Amino acid sequence: MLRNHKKIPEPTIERLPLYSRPLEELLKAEVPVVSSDTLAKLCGVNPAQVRKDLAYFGEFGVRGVGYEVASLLKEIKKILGTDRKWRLCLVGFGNLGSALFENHNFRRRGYTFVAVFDSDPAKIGRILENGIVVEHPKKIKEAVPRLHIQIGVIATPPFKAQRVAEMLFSAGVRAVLNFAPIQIRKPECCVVENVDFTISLENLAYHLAKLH
Amino acid sequence: MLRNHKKIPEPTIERLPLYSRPLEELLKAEVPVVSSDTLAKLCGVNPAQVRKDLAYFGEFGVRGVGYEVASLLKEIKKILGTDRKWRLCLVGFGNLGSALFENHNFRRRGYTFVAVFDSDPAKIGRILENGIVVEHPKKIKEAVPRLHIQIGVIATPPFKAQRVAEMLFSAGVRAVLNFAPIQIRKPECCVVENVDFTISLENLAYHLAKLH
DNA sequence: CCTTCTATGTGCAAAAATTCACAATAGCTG
DNA sequence: CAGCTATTGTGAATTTTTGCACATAGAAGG
Repeated sequence: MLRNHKKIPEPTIERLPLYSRPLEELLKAEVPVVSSDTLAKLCGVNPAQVRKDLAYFGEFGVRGVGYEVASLLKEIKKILGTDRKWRLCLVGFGNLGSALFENHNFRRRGYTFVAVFDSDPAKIGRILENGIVVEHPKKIKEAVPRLHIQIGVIATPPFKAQRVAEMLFSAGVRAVLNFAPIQIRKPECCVVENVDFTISLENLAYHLAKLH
Repeated sequence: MLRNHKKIPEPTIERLPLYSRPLEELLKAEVPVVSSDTLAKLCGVNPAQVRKDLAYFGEFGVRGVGYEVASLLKEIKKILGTDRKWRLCLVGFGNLGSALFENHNFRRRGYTFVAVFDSDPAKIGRILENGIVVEHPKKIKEAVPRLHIQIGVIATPPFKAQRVAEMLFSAGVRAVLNFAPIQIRKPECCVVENVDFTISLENLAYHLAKLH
C-alpha cells in the first residue's frame, strides 16, 4: 500500500477534481461501476495514472471489476474536502466578481459566499442574495472571524490585490483564490491559487501559432 | 545553444506569461535591466529556471549584467504571439460571459471579441460595445470565416459546451478557451485550454484541510 | 590591457512524474 | 472447485523537469 509511505504528489491532487466530473455524470446516468480505462478515457489521461492516483488514498477498486461509481465519488469528495461546506468571502464586486457571486457551480459544490467587499461607495450598502450587503474592505478584519470565513476570493483590479490579500491573511483567512493577474506574496502558512485567463489565452496563442 | 536542438517543454511555455507580468511592471517603473535572480524572486521560481527557460529561445541576456527589460519583454511577447492581435468570439453571454466580454485585460493584451453568440431569444439582437450584436450559435459556421475568428471562448452551461465546441471546430476555429467544467473532446489539430474555478477551489480546500 | 567582478548559459545530477508491464486477485462459468 | 477472464495495485523502467554548480563572457576600473 502506498498511502502512508509517500507524500502525495501535487499533480495527483490536481487530477482528482478532474476525475470527479465524469463520475458525477456516471452517477447521474446510474452506471454502477467504472474501470480505470473508461474513466481515463473520459478524462483524457493514462489509465495507470488513474489507478496510481487513487491508490495513494486507499484500495477503492475491485480487481477484475473496476470502481463502484458512487463510493469512489464519495471517497474523492472526502479527500478533497468537498463533502464539507466552505464559507467564502468575495473582494471586488465588479463584472467578474458579480459573475462569480452568482455562479451556481460554486454553491452546488458547497462553496457559499457569506460576505462581499468593495471599496466603491456606489456599491457599498447594496443588498444581494441571501441578505448579503456589500461592505467596505476595511470591515474584513471584523467580518472574517464573525462569519467564520475560510476562503477569500480576490476579484479586484491588480494593483489592489496584494493589499487585499494582506488584509485577508491578517484577519485569519488562510486560503485565497486570486483572479488578479499578479503574483501574491503570502505567509508560509497560507495557500494561494491563481486563476489568470490571460495566461491561458497566451498559451493558446502560442500553440495556435505553432500549428502551421 | 539549446534552442534548435530540443523541443520546448510545456512547463516552460506556461511560465513565460508569468515572467511577462513583472516585466511589464518593471518597464512601467523604468527599470532598465533585471537579473534572473530578481525576476525569479518576483515570480516565485528558481533563478536557474528563468535562465534555462529563456535560453530555449535565444541569448537574451548579457553576462555580468542581466536582461534588458524592454527587449526581453518584447522577445517573450514575440514567442507567445502576444505581439499580434487575436480575434475571439464568445459563446454564452451569461454572467460569466458578459464579465469576460467587458474584461479590459483581454483587450489590453491584444485579444478582441469580434462576435458574441447565445441561444437565449431574450439576448439575441442585443447590441453591445463596438456594434457587436448577440447572435444565435447557428450563425457560428458563417461568422467564423467572415470575421476571421481565431479563438473561441466557451462560457455556456456544461451540457452545451461539447456541442458548441464542435460547431466552432467545424467552422474552422482551432483554439478554444473553455470555461465549462467538462472535458472537451477535440480533433488532433486543435488546442483546448480549460479554466475551471471549482478545480482551483477544490485544490484550496484540500490544502486548507491539510494545514491543521 | 589586464584584472576583477558579476550574472549569464548550460552540462550534469538529482528529483519528480509518467507509463509500462505484470503479478495478484475477485468474480464468473461449467 | 478448478480454470478462465478481467481489471486492479504496484514495482521497475522511462521520461520529464528541476536545480546545482561552474565555466564563460561582458563591463568597469585602474
